[in-house]
Amino acid sequence: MATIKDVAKKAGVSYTTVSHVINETRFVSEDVVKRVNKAIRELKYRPNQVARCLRKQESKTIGVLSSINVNPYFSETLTGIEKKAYLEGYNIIVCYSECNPEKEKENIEMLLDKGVDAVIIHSLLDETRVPNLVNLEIPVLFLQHYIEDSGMDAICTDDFMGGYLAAKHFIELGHTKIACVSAEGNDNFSYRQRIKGWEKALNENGIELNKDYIIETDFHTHAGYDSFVKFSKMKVPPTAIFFYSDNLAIGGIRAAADINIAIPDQISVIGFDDLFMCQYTVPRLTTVYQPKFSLGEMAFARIFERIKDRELKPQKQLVEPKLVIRESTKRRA
Amino acid sequence: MATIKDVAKKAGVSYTTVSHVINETRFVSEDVVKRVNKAIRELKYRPNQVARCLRKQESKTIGVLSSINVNPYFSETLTGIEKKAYLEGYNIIVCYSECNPEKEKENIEMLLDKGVDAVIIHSLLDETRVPNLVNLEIPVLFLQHYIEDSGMDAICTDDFMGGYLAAKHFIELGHTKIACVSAEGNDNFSYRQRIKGWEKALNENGIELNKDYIIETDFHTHAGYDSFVKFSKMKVPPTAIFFYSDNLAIGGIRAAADINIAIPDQISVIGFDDLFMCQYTVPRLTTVYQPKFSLGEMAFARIFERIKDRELKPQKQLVEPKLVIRESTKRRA
DNA sequence: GGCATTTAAGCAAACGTTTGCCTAATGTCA
DNA sequence: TGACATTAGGCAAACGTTTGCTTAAATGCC
Repeated sequence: MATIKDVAKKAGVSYTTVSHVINETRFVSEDVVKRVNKAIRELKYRPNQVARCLRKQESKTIGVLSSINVNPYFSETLTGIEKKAYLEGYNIIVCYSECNPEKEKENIEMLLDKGVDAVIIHSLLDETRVPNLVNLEIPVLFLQHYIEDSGMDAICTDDFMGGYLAAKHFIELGHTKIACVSAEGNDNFSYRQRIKGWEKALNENGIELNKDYIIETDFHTHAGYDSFVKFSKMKVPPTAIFFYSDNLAIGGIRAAADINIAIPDQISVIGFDDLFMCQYTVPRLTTVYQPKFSLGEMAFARIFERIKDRELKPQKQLVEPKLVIRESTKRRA
Repeated sequence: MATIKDVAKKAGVSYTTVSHVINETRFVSEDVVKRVNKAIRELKYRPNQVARCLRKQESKTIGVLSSINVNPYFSETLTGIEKKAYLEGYNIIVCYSECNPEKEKENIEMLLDKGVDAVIIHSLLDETRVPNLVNLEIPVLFLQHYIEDSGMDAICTDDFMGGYLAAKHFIELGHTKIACVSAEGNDNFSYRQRIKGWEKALNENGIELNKDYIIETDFHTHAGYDSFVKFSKMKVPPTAIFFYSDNLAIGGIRAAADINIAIPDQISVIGFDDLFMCQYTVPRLTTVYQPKFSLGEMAFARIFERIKDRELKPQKQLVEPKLVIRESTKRRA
């Protein structure tokens, strides 16, 4: 691999000059520019980014910490980040916390060691670490997780609104026995916000919150399956179920087929995320859309802004979800 | 951020010694080791990997070039790579070619500039570049793509065998009108191998290859949908369809529901990949399993071996696919 | 006790850039 | 013509490590 010195020698100038030609950081006479560029071409020289990083203390690399990748929700967001990053000449190092706080912590340290210019965190397990993260010397952006007054820079879907829209839709279709598949966790988690929005819509419409109509579970598709079965076996089953993610709802749809319950004729179902698959399930899934790809793009755009202008104050950006009505919801019989 | 010099000063030794303590590269007296470690702890010192990379010419980072991420097939493989890499203290920079040869090329150059120790290519669009890639100064591993006698180091599922197994299954169930959703491309592409295997099974069993029973399409789910519709509208529709990927088969299943064709009663369907979703479609999809996660793990393991031992000769590793029988295939009526 | 050997650790160059400071040559103006 | 300003580009330090070479002190041996 040719270095800047090889280029300098070949062009008969100092390597300072070569550097300035490459970076256009000061005037160099036309003649010299030509000779340098010729040498660069002939030697197929490309600047060593590692050396540049060491000197300039910027790596044109950002770290992305995701919890997992197998849920298309995460991978689509990641794709948005990568795309935008590429356009600005940045690369991304991705780490998966695998829902393990230990690995999450370890990963962040590895990223810092590698000299990333910023970190996007799409997985937050150990909230006690937020103050450390917020005070890192590099910009940190949180995706889909926000803690009030924490100084976090965050981009979130308005999950509360999303849950609200879902419940509202059920209500407008005449449902009153409305169940919900939820999960444990504190209210900062995005899925908790969805549930809170759901509760609000019920309250607003004078529908009592029946504790039996709430199941707390995890995020696995199979949990959605089991929850659906449980609900439908109740003495007075709900006529509508809100799953906090499509992934769970897909499990529910499969369960319905297995136990011969017709969706939406007997039970209406709504998911959340609008995964690509929702258009292909049988029946097609009514769900709350969130712009996963754009969310990724926005995340990079924001972090890029903060890299350029280190004085920017942290802020929370909310993006609007949208109800997408398909075939899994229906007016109550 | 503390540097090695800060540690040295605090511990009252030269920074050479600190380096040796950290890397255990030569004997240091017990007493000094203790002092150094104490200083490291107190300053929360972590070695700067960028500087280390510049000096040692190794970055503990590998590049992964994938075509896209949204198909769970890619993301699962990527997860396997990441997991194994993490365990060895490596990070991965991921790039998506987005099926664009220009971006593919550009990405590889960015990766080299960043000083990655190796590259895993899970996306090969421009085969003319293989000689360049094979001769890079760093190890390059190809995933799911192999060209005979090209000197490629590769790990591939035995796609030919997979296609063969799929067709064999249909034949054993008494089907003779066996169709196939394929795609254009040269025979080095993995999906082409699947089709070749499928053809072989038909040939071996004296089943004529009906050109009308082959549709060449792309990889989008919707193409699977359309293909299914086309097949079922034929004068003599096939009784069995092999889709070269689950993604397509899922489209087919949705089409069947829309046009009221019963799978498997009227038409049996097989996919390829064994995506997680196959367990949740209605009906559950019979498919050819390939170990996506392990494939990723194997890929890192192999590339790691080659990083350690640069004399290793390129080789092709084949992993066995497996037929997974679920609900979408049935004995011919 | 004197010399050779071993031991423990320091010095400084190198990795490939960027950039503050300096300088030689040229131009400008009275 | 002399003083000064401007122009074009070179020198060398710095970024934070690793590592070959060196050295002072301690030890071993006869």
